[in-house]
Amino acid sequence: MPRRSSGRVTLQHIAERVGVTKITVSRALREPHLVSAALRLRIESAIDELGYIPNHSAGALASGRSHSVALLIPSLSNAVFSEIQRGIEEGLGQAGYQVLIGHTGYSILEEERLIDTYLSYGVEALILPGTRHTDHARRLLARARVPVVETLELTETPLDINVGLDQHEAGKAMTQAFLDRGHRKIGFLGARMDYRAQLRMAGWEAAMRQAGLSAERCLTTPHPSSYRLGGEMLASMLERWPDLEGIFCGNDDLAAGALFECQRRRLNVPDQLALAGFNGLDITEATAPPLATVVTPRRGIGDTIARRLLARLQGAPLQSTSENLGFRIRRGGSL
Amino acid sequence: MPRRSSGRVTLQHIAERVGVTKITVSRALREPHLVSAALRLRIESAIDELGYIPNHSAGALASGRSHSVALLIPSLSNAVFSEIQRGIEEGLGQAGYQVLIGHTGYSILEEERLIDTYLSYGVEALILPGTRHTDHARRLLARARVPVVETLELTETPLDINVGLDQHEAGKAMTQAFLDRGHRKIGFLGARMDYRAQLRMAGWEAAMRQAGLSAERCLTTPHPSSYRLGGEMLASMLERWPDLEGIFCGNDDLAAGALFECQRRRLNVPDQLALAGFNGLDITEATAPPLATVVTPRRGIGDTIARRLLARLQGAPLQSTSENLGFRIRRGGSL
DNA sequence: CCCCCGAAAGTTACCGGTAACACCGGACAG
DNA sequence: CTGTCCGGTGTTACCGGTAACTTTCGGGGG
Repeated sequence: MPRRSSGRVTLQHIAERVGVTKITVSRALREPHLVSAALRLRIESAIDELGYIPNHSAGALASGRSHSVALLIPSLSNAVFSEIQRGIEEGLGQAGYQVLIGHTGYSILEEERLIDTYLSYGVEALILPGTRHTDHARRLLARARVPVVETLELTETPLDINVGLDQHEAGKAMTQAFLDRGHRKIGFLGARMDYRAQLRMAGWEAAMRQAGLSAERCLTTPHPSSYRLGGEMLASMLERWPDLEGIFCGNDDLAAGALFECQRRRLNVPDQLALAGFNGLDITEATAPPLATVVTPRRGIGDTIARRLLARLQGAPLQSTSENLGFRIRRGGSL
Repeated sequence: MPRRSSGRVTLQHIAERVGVTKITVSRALREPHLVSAALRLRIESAIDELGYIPNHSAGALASGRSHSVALLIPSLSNAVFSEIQRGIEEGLGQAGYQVLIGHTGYSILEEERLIDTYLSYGVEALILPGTRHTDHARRLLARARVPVVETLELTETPLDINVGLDQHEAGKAMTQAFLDRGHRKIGFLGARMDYRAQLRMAGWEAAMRQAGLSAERCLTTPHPSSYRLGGEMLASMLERWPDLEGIFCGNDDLAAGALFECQRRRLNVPDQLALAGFNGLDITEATAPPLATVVTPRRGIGDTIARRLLARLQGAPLQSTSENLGFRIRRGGSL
């Protein structure tokens, strides 16, 4: 007599119905070639007559394998991550892994909490946004002996697999594009200011310094970026530095918002003010004029992560490496 | 001697270290008030010395409770869902539930697959986008005897909890707003054309018919919507129906894309062409002019789902009900 | 005709927790 | 002084699968 009459159909029920033991049913599901064809058919029909649904917890506990992987992303509302994710899910999904998604809200403390949660779910790998983690998170990861992917930015000291692009270099390159067009008074507008945003800004600053120009025209906020914020911050910047010739925005949302504000003010872009964003989201090609931006290889990042992670999961040895997938500057019409 | 030397720290290890049995350690974690304070402290320090991470599968298997809930959303890149999700995660997270996210890609077949997957994970509730499901999915849900939330649109025959808004009514109301402004040749532009998009379009059609006007100026595509697509489709529509006075777009992305195309063509919005979107995303307030839109109560939907689901999880009886959270028309400046 | 082999199915133990109940000793009421 | 209650801890069995090894049986080679 069961302690809790869960009502749920188990392997045992199927086994009784068919007249075999449960291990045979288990085999029929996982290694069909080890079960005779006739029996397999009877098992299959019993399974869908009774409506059997496997118990993932029991399987994971017994086998030590969860067939799942955790993917942490900073924010669900940021379109940047959804493309990376698509590549990861397709690649890992085909290999039989379930991808569990968590979002950190750009906080490494929350990341730490999620790492703990997902390790207790027994995930077989973790994919983390960024290369900065709390000490405790690093300890957890080290003890777990599980493949780890750090993505988006690059580091010289990866925990394991690192796939991304050089955000600092990208910031410099876009700034150089402004310089090449003859602009000199180039500002930087940033929101959220997570580590990657800081790297981009540092790239802008470095390029300006190298060109012997002032890097003072800079406005940032810790608030999450949005279209509206882009417009509001552009207004502040123009008030403070009316001589601005161009503004490099830390991401496409801000750039688009800034562009809309220029339209409201009847400020011609790029003649009176040049603008650029970062990431190469769909909107940059749709606005009038199209926005200059740094096109990041998001889909490629996702695919690469899936490929390299699968290799590790199938036994390739740990050998900390960084893979730089680069970026491309697109001039659009706003620069 | 363990079969697999997993190396992982278990309750047993903690128990040995402290000199008690594992059930006491388990209690110290789940029901601390049942364990004496002194012992509790020793257990806690052993836990973080040894770096114990609970095994969720084992706990779920033994207790029959997974403390997790599945949330299926159509698309991760659609900002509409991220706000709903935030409300759900906050509400359920506080109550100790982990929210597992899956995306269906707007396909009820994929939804069916995910329902199966998450039921095997033992989720204690499912939150589904929409009210249409495959027959097999309905059977799975019925057998699972788990609370189910259907959201976004409304139905007269909810499986269990239904929270959303009347998409058809909203489509009609926005069309009426066009009519109130004196427009007569009002077109509809739609993409993806999932069930909700169809309902909105049907609302437009109904309102036009009721006003004795033609509902022929309609262009739709099964492709996913995007800013670019909005622009391209606007171009097609203007070519086909040069007399258009206004266009109701099935969502904000399309409307924004259409607006950008108007800017490129130096078509004044709203004087030469009125535009409206659907959902009330951030971008509608940022463009020049701001876009008319149907503001949907996304955050409220998320909060309501969390509240009502918690009630059910804490024992409230099943009583199929629909909750209509309404909508609001915002005229913006494009209408 | 015997032996060995391999395919097909079964036995046993175990994964790492938790439920339910038993146990123990001291405080306190009668 | 004894019975009862209760806080604190232990015992036992079990959740629903899977690993590893064993058994059974039919057929082909020597």
